[in-house]
Amino acid sequence: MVEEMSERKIRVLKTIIQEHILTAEPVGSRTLAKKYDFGFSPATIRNEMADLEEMGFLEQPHTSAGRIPTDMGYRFYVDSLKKSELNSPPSIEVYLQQLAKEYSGIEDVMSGMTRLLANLTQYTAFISEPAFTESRVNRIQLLPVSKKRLLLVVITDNGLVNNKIINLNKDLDEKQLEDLNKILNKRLKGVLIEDIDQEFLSNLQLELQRRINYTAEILESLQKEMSNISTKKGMKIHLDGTSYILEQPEFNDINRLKKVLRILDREEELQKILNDINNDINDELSIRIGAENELEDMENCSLVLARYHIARGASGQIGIIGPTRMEYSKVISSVDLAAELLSKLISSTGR
Amino acid sequence: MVEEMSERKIRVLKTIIQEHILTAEPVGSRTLAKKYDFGFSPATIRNEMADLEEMGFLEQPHTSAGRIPTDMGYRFYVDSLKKSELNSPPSIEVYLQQLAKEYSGIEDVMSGMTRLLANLTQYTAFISEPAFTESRVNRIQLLPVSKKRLLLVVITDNGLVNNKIINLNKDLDEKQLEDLNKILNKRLKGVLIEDIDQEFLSNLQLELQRRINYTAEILESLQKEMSNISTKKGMKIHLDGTSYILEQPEFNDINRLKKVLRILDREEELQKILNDINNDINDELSIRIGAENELEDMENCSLVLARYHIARGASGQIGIIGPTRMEYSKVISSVDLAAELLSKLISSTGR
DNA sequence: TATTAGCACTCTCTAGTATCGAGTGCTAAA
DNA sequence: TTTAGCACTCGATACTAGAGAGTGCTAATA
Repeated sequence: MVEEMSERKIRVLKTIIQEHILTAEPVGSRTLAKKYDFGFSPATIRNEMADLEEMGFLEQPHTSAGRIPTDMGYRFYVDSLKKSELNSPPSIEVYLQQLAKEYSGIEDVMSGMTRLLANLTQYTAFISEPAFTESRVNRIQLLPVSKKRLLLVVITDNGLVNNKIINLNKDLDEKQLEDLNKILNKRLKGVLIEDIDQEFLSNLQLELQRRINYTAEILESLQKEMSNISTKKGMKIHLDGTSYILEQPEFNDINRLKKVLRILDREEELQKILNDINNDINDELSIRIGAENELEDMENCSLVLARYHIARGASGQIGIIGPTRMEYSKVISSVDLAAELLSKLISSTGR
Repeated sequence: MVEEMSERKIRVLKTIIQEHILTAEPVGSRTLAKKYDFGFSPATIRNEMADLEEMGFLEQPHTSAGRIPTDMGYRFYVDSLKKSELNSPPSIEVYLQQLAKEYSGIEDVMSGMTRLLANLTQYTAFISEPAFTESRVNRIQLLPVSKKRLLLVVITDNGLVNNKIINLNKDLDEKQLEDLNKILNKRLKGVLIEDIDQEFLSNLQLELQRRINYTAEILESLQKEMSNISTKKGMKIHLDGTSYILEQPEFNDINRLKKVLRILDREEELQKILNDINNDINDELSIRIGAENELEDMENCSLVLARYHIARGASGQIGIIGPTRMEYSKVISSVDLAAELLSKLISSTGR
C-alpha cells in the first residue's frame, strides 16, 4: 500500500504542482505531456497520477477532471524547494540604501516594508511590531501633556520606543514630575522589561511614597504597559495588499473570500495566528499550508512567515498570506529577503 | 416638463427608497401598494413612478422591472431626512463613562471608536487622526534612543502628541542634548505649529550654531515633521469593519467589490478623498452619494462623515463608507453620535 | 515486466429553448 | 383624476443536448 516515491513520481508531482500554480486549473495527463517534454506518454503519467492520488498528494475535483494538489502535495513540494536552491535574492545592499533614505522611524519603516513585500509578491503582506523581549530600559520619561495627563515614553537599550498616555486623578507639578523622572530612571535603567512586574513596582512604590504624594496610578499604568509590550499582547500588525487577494481566481467564490477577509479585518485574529506560530518555531521560515492552519477559515490559504531581529532578543514577524496555490518559490525568497532587509533597516543606527 | 413635487409624489418616492434600502431589490407598484397602505391603487403609483423617473429620481434596471432610486433620488431623501428629526441618539453620558474606562491614549480611543462605529452601523468606519492646525507647541523634547538616533516628541497646548525618530550623522552627548532641549523649548513654546517653517528654523539655527556644533540635521527633521503634522499629509486613518461590505448584496458582484476594496486598501487614496471633502464643508455633516464622489470607483458607494473637534482648532474626520443604498437615517445619527463622543473622549482631560 | 495505444465512459460547461412571473405602459371606463 | 384590465417585456429558472477534456481499463508492444 505504502508506495515508494520514485524519481519519476517526484518529477511528475512537481510538474503538476507548478502547472497548477500557474494556471489555477486542474491538470490533466494529456495537457501535461504536451506542454512538458517527459520521456513517456500520457498513459504512463495517468498511472503515476493514480498512484500519487492514492498516496495522498493529489486529488480530483470530480471523476473526469484533471488532478489538483492536496495540502500534502504542496507540503512535499515546499519541503523539496527549501532544500534545493531558491531564486538567489537580488543584492540587499542596493535596496537597503534606497529604503533607508525613504523611511525614518520604526513606524515608517514597518509600513514601508509591508507595502514593499506586498508589491514584490502580489499577495497580502503583514508585519508585526517587535516584542520587547530581552530588552532593558534605557530611559524612561514622563512628560506633561495637559492637566491630569502624562505621556509615558520608554526607550530600551536596543533602540525600541514605546509611548502611552496616562490619565490621572490628581495633578502633578513640574517639580514633582522631574523628581519622579529621576527616580524612575535611576531605579529602572538596565532592568529587563519583563521583570517590571507588579511585585517589582510595589517595592518601588514604597520608596516613592516618601517623596511624592501620588504615584499609585502612574505605577499601575506603567506596569500595564510593560506587561503589554513584553508579552506582545495587542501588538500592532501592519497589513498591506489586501486587495491582491481579489485577483486570485480561487477567491472569485464570494464565500471563500468572505472567510479570508473577515480574518484580515480583525487584528486580534491575526495576532492569535501569529502568536501560535511564534511558539512552535523560533527562527526558521515557517510555512502553514491550508488545513495546517489552526483556524478553519484559513483552509484555502497558506501563510509564509519569517522572524526579523533587532539587536539582542527583540524580534517580530513578517510574512505573506495568500491562496494555498501560491508561488511558494517566489514568496519564500521574498519573505526571506524582506526579513533580512527589515532587520538591517531597523537595527542600523544612523544609515 | 419640469413638474412640481406634490406631497403625494414625495410620499411615494420616500417609501420606494425606504423599501429599496430594506430589500435591495427594485420596487414595483403592486408590491408597494400591497405592503404599504396608500389611499390609492397600483396604477396611480405607476403613474407617479413614471413621473418621478422622468424627473430623475428613479430609474429602471430594465424595461419590465421595478424602480430603484438614482443618486438624485437618494440625495432628495437624505436632504429631507436631515430636516426632519432623526432617531434621537441614546444618552451620550452612558457611553462616555464606559468608553473612558476602556480606552486610554489617543491611539487607543481612535481605534476603539472606529470599531464601535463600525459595529453600530454594520458598515465600514474610518477616523482620521486630528491635524495640528491652530495648535501651539507646549513642550518639545529630544530623547536619546541610541548612537546617532534621537526621538523627537512634540506635545501641543491642546494635548496632541507626536513623535518621530531622527537619524543623525554625528553623535550628541547628554549635555548637548539637554542644552538643545532647553533652547528649543524656550524658543518654540507657544508657537503655532504651522509657523515653524523653514524661515523660522533658519533663524533659530543661527542662534543655535553658537552653542551647539551640530544642529542642521535635527532642525531639518523638525521642520519636515512640523509641516507633516500641520498639513495632515500622510495622516493616519483608522479603518474598521471592512468585511461588512461583503454582506451587502450589491457587492456580490466581484468587480464592484474590487473597486471598493482597492480604495480601502490604499491609505493615500482615502486621505485624498477626505482632504477633498475637508476643503469644501467645514463643520456640518457631509454626505457624498454615489457619483457625487470625485473618484469614479466610488460610484456605488456613499460616504457620510463628520468632523470631530479637540480643543481649539485641532480636528479630524470620522465617518462611514457603505453602499449607495445605505441606511442613511441610522448612519447619520450614528456618525453624529460618534463624532460627539470622540470629541469629548479625547478632550476630556482626566475622565 | 513496464509502457503505451485505444476506447468506452464520466462529468462539467455552454448554448439553446421553453416557461414563469413580476412589472410595465396604455386604454378605456368609472 | 383615478383605476381596472390587458397585452407586452424581460430577467430568472429549469431543462436538454452536444462538445470537450479527462479518466480507468484492457490488450498489445518493447
